[in-house]
Amino acid sequence: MDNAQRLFESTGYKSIPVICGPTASGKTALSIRVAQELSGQICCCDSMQIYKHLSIGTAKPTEEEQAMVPHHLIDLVEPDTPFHVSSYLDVAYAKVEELLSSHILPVFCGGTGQYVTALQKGISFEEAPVDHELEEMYWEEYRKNGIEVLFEKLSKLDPIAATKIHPNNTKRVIHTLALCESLGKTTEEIHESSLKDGPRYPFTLFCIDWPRDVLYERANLRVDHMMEEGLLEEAKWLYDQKYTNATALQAIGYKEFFPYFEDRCELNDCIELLKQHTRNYAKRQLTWFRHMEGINWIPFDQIKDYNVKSYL
RNA sequence: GCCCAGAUAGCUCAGUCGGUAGAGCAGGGGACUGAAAAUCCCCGUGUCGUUGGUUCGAUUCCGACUCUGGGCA
Repeated sequence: MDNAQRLFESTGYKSIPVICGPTASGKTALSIRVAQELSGQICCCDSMQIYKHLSIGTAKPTEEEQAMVPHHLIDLVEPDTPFHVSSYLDVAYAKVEELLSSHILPVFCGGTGQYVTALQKGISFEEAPVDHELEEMYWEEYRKNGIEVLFEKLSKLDPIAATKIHPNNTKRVIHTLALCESLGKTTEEIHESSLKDGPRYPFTLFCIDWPRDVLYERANLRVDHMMEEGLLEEAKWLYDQKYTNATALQAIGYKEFFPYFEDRCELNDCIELLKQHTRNYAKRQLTWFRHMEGINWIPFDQIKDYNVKSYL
């Protein structure tokens, strides 16, 4: 990673800032201010903003915001294109390299903890793809016989993983099983080799901190605002695509309206549910960030004048 | 005004054939290396509407009252 290091040193900074925070905490505004101050450009770190057409519901930076500072790593693929951490890392590193070659500092901004951690730790995923047919086969088996047999199988194949994964977590049991089998390694071996190169770049993490009740209130208000901006039409569009397995269908702000489109639910109830899901999500994000190493917490009343630069 | 049904955790409700009670949701905490805005785990004391009565003992049975639905006038 000498080349990357050299490129990075050309910026004159010691690390790349990553603005994290739960949903509705004000990441976008802060990242724009920081990018402007550092003459940097923003790289989004968000598992849903990478999808085209999903803009209002994913709280993508608006056109005006994007006009203030160039934004990258958003609108990358159609909503039915498979995309995950490793895909993200590929495009993210490519973008960082591109920016650094022009002596521009990337300013990361996003709420997907898994992506942030992958960057921070420098996790590298094996080239060999997961055998999806195998995974599908296990799902078949699960539907027929339940999880027990599969969990047993995992216990034999990867005993350590089996102690860490709860049997009820079907998704993870099956995925780990398929992963270990297609790579011919245990998770421990996979983790070890994934960390051997170390972080590609030094990152400094920031997380915006609000009192919980205020954050929830902000989340509620933002949903109302999204409705005014035309979220319903955006959700209808996604609904009308009739995607069956798209990851984008998991996005909060869309699936909640599907029952309404099918006349099975009042619009207001869908909105309330959406608010609920947004709050639940914010809480989950916070547990992730709270347990990350080296986070610099930005108190809510210091967002406007917090000096990110002095930490870089 | 009369009749009926309710009144139990923040919300929706279950339950106790009389020995002071439990689910879902919310809320809190946590996990997390290839779907992560996903997935999963842990955490449940509340004058059981008020007030009399019966009883060793009532949230549970009986009466009255209050409130909320619904029906009849």
